[in-house]
Amino acid sequence: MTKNDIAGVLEEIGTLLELKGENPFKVRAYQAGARALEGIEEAELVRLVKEEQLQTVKGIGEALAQKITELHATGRLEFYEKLKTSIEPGLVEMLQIPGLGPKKIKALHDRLSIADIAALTKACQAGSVAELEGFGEKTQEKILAGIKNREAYGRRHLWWEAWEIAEPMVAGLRALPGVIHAEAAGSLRRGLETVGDLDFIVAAKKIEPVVEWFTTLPQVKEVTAKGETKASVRFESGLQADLRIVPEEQFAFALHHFTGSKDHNVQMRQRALARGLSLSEWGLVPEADRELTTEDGGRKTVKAVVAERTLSSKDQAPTSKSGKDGEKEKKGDGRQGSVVGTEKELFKALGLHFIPPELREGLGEIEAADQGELPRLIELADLRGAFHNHTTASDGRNTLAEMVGAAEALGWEYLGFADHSKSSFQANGLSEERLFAQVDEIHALNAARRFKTHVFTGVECDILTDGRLDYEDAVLAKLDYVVASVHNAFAQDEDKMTARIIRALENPHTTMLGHLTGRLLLRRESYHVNAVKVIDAAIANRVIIELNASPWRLDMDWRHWRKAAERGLLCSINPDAHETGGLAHVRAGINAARKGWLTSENVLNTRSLAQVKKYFAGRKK
DNA sequence: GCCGTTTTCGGCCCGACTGTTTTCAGTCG
Repeated sequence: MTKNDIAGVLEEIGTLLELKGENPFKVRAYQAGARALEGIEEAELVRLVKEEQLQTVKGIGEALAQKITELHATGRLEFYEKLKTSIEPGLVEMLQIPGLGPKKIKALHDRLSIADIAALTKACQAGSVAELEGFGEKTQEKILAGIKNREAYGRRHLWWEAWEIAEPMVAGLRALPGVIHAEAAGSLRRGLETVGDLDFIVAAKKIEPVVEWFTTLPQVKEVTAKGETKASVRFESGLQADLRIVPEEQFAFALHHFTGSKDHNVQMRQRALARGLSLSEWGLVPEADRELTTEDGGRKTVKAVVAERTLSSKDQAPTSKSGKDGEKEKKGDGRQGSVVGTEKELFKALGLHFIPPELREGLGEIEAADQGELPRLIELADLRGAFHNHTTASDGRNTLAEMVGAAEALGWEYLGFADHSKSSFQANGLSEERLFAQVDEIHALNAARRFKTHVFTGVECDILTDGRLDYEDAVLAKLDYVVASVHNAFAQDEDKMTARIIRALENPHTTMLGHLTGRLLLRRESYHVNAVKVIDAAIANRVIIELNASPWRLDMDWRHWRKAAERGLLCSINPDAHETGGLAHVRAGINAARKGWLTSENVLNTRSLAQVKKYFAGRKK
C-alpha cells in the first residue's frame, strides 16, 4: 500500500470510531496520524517501516506505528476489518446528508434504531425525528430535503468519474475484432461537468461479440437490455451505459445524434430542412424521400427503410451493395456531398466547419461554424504548468517535492503552490512563519535545480468576511502571486458576498480569484454571488479568475467564460491539486474551458515560464 | 491515541452558524 492509501484507511478508521461515539481525541489521533503520514515522502515511509522508526514521526505512536506497518506489509489490517463489520454501512452513508454528523447519527441509531437512509426517511415523515431531544422541526425538514437532493443528485455523475469508467471501455471496444469505430457520445463527449449515463456508439462488422463483451464486463451489476443492435447495463455506482451498434456508413450520423445536445440537434435538423434535407441518427437524405410509398402501396418512413438496409447489410460483405441502395446513394442532389463517413463530412454537407463536441450546446456554435468564426479551442497539450496547488504544509497529501516531481513528469515548465492561509484552521492554514518557511524551501529547491520544473511561490489567501485578505500586504508582497478565495460565512446574502469578493479583487496583491461560487457539484450549492459584477471588477482590476479544474468544482462555470473572455478577462486553469494525482484534473478544466470557447491566448498557464514571470512581475508594479 | 523544559496523567484546536435552547451542542469549513 502507498502512503496515501494507508492514510486513507487511518482516516476511515477515524470516521468509523466517530460513529461509534469513541473519544473524540482518539478520533483526532487517527486523523492526525493520516496527516503525519502524508507529510513524509514515499521513500521515507519505506525506510521508516524497515528500520522500525515510525514512532519518530510526530503524531505516530505505538498503536499507529503497528497498524501502519501491518498495512504497509500486507495491505490489510485486522483491526480495521473488524471495525468495519461492527458498524452498519447505512450509518456511514447517512454522513452524506448535510447537517447530519456522527453525534446526530448516533442519536438516531441509539434512540430510534435508524440504521439507513430509508428508515430515516420514514421516521422523518412520521415526525418522530422532530420529537427527539436535540432535534426539532427544522432539523427534520432539513434532513428530508437533504435526502431528496441526494436522490436527485444520484441520477447524475461527475464527468471525471464517468470518464474514468468510459475511457478504458472505448479502448476495449476498439480492440475487439470486427470493430471499425468506437466512441463515447453523450454529455461525456461534450465535456459537460456532470453526466447522466454513458453512450457508446460502435460500427462493427459483427454485432454479437460486441454485445457479449459489453454485457459481461466485470463491473457490470445488471444487464437491463440486450438486443439486436443495442444493449444497456448498470454499474455498481448506479451509472448506466448504453451501447448502440450501427453499420459503418451510419456511424457518423449516430455519433453526431447521440452526442447532442438536444438544442444543437434541433438546430442542425432545421438547417438541413432549410436545404431540403432531412438529418437524423440514420442519415442525411433529401426531404422528399423522407416518407416513401412502398410497392404494395403502403407507406414507410426513411427510418424504416434504412432499418431494412441495416438488416440486409448485416448479412452482406461491406463492399456489396444492393442495386436499390446504390441508386439511393447516387440519388442525392449533390448538395450533400458524395459520402458522409465522418462528422466533419456531415458538417460540410450542411455548409459548416467542423464543430468540436464541447461546443454542441446550441449556443451559437452553428452560426459561428457557418461564418467560419469558430475559435481554435485550447487543448490539454497547450498547458505548460499550473498554479493553485496544495502540499502537506496545509491540507495536501503529498510533499512539495513530490508535487514538483509529478509536474516534471508531466513535462510542465512550472508549478505554483497556493496552500491555505492562517484563517483556514480546518485546512491547517499557514501562519506567516510557516508561509515564509515554505517560500524559503521553494527558493532553495529552485536554486538546487533538483527538478527541471520551476516553482512559483503563492498562497490561497482567505477572503475574510468583510473582504479583507488574511495576511498583511507586506506578507503578500513577498510572494509571486496570490489566489484569493472564500472559505467561510457561505450564508452571506448576494450583495454582501459580492461586495466582499470585489473588495478582495481591489487589493493590489490579489493575482487571481479562486473558485468564484464555492459550489461542489452534486454535493453543495454555490454561495450567493453576482458573477457578472465580480467579472466586471476582475477585468477592471486586472485580476485573473481561475477555472478551478477540480472535477467537483469546475468553477467559474463554463457558461460565463465566452462573454467574460471576450471582454478581456484572463483565465487560469487551476487543478487545486491536493495530491500528485490531482494535477491530472486540468484535463477536466480543459473541457470546461473548451465549453467556454476559450483559446490558449485566454489562459495564463499556456504561456512560457519567461512570459509568466514577466506577467507576475508586471502585476506587482 | 499521542504527547511531555506540563514527563506517566491530563490536556489535546479555531470561529461562524444553526437550531435548539434559555446557555449550548453539533456541524462545517
